Amino acid sequence: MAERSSERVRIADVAREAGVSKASVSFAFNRPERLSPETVARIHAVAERLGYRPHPVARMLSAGSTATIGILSPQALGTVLANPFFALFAEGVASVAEERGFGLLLISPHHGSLERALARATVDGIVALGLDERHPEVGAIRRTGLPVVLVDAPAWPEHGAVRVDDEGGARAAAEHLLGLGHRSFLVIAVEPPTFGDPRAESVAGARLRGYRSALTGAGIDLPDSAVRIAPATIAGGEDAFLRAWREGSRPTAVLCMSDAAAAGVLQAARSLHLHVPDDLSVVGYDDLPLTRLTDPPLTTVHQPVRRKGEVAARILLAALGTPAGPEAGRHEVLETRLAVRRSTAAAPGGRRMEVIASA
Amino acid sequence: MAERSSERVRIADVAREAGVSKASVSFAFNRPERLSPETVARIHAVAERLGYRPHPVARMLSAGSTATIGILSPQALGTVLANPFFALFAEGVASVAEERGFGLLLISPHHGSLERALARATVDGIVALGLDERHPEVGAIRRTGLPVVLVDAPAWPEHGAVRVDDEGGARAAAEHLLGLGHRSFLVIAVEPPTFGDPRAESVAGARLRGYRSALTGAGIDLPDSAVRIAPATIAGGEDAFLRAWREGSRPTAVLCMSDAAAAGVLQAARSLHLHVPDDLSVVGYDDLPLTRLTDPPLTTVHQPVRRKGEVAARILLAALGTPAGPEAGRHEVLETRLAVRRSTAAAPGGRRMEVIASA
DNA sequence: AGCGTCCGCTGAACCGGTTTACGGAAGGAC
DNA sequence: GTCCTTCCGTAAACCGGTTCAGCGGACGCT
Repeated sequence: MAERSSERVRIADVAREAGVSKASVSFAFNRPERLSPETVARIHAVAERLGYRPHPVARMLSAGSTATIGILSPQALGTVLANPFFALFAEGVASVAEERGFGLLLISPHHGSLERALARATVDGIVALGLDERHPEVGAIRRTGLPVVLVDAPAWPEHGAVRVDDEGGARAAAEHLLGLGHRSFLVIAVEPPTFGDPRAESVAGARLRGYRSALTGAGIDLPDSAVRIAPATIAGGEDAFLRAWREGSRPTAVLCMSDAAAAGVLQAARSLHLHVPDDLSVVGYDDLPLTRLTDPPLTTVHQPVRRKGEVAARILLAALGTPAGPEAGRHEVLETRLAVRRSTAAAPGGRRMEVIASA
Repeated sequence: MAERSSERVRIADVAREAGVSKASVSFAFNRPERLSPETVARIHAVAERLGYRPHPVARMLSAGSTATIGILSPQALGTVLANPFFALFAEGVASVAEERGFGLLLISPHHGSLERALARATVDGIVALGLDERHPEVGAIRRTGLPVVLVDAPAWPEHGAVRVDDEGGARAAAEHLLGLGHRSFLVIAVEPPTFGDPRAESVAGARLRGYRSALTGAGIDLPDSAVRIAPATIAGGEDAFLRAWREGSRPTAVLCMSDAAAAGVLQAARSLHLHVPDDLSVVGYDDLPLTRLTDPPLTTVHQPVRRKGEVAARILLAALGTPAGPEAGRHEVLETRLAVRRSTAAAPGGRRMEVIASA
């Protein structure tokens, strides 16, 4: 880099060439009213001729701020970007950051370590998505002293947080199916549902609690065997449903904690010659754009993903402006609601359909 | 920020507390072999107790590099992230950056100006996606002196570039439809097709050239009125097709330059009670994951989007390592191929279907 | 003429690290 | 006992900007 930096035109070069001090060059760009118009013009002319561009890192250092916020993901970017949920969320964060003149850095584990990644992250604050409280490096993150807004994760008292009413949304989904006469359910969960701890704050835990509370209210028990954990991908949902089916599970309704998994269930159902929604009802979660592409369009629990990103960014930026301001530690819970489309219908009547199982 | 920086533990604080010089503290972290083990241990202990974390910006400044690369998008992130194509591409870039220990900054116009955005971007190099040669700020970008890899855009001789065989892919799509007996086509193009200039290097221009060369080879003329420009979104494709239909266009096959638009055409067709593929064949472009969700699954031109991102990142990182290395200015063209699924079929026979037009 | 103000500009400190050049002490060779 | 290394550690320069305090000259006022 010695080479590149020797090529680079520095402020001192401009100053020398224009016959002024470094300070004047700086003022010419940042506070031209402090200089005479002629001097400003001359400095600008020289700078232009030399192709001078202030070094952004040096500027950051003396400014004491980076004008950049980070989106922190505990998973590798190489995988998380594939998730349409993440892209949509990032879209929300980005739109607010952009509007307020902030840059956006994507932060993911550096050789497996979030701490290392944080050590090199030049940001003023962080939006952390889905950071599990038991993540081994939360301590390191808190110690950075950077303002953080937690999204879809257990809140830290001193920091902002945004989540949605996961439990309510899940309950609404289950109640919708109960209302259609379903009595036999399969749940396709996402990662850590923390069965043991009913107070768990993880997204999966809250959703499961929502499903259960509705079902229990209707006198239906949801055994652990009816809860399958699968990655939130099409393939994940497909595999999980096929496996459950193969093991003899014959639900009339499937509650999925992600739209991607629900889309996978749709495909699995097709391969089993099950007709959705006549033979099988399927509900997703998140309401991503892909729910309108599936056949049939997916009934799902809507959550304002993009807005979640916007709100998180807004809280973070507020905290940056006034670290002790009223917004700084705000905890916001956004609403969820059921979006009924065409993947759900009345439970198949008493008569059981003849079905060709694939295996 | 004065407040935050006064809280922050600096290297000088650690040095004072440990009774050593700043240099020793620095060595303790970066080159511990230069100090005695006891001193290193003592410094580490003090640093730990005080919660010292080296300031990443200061480190960057003296290191002369940022260990970060940027993805530059001429459009606002708030819109571009919504595009699954972008997310997939970014995934490729990110995976390579991650593996090589580089951070990822998203760069988009700052209050409308790419130049301003670049001025604040702390990156060592840039992957520029879809940067039109006529963009008013290309000059500014070149002048930054940063290494750039151009993707899906006219190449600059001194910089790396990656693109795909857009023309060949388009030709294959058109030939596939010709082979199925289609004679009447509609093209849904994306942004600037640069009709005028057949040598235009824009993606849309190349794809259009591909379509035309196949059709001309079969003696079919594609009038400009059969080329509709629409945003690469579901709604964009839907609207464009509906409008064309309303204006009397009755193609048997639609060539779309994006999968999203193709998915929109599928929906439009459904609303017009056209059956795909029996009444209408539809071909997309890009082969995004969503092509497997549509009903029917979409025949499309595959391009290795993720790999495109990987290759771009690799060329860029190579250029960073050795600015004049053999990789630095590499221009790579990746392959495309047709992925035939179920949205294309033989053209409806001589007998024209009875169709209920919606308007 | 003497004094106070304001204007335009500058020197130097500062942001927070890294790195180079060097000095003192300890150890080994002769 | 002297000289040469080696080992530890430090002072100071450096990265490239921003900004504060202050200085000299021009101008206006009395």
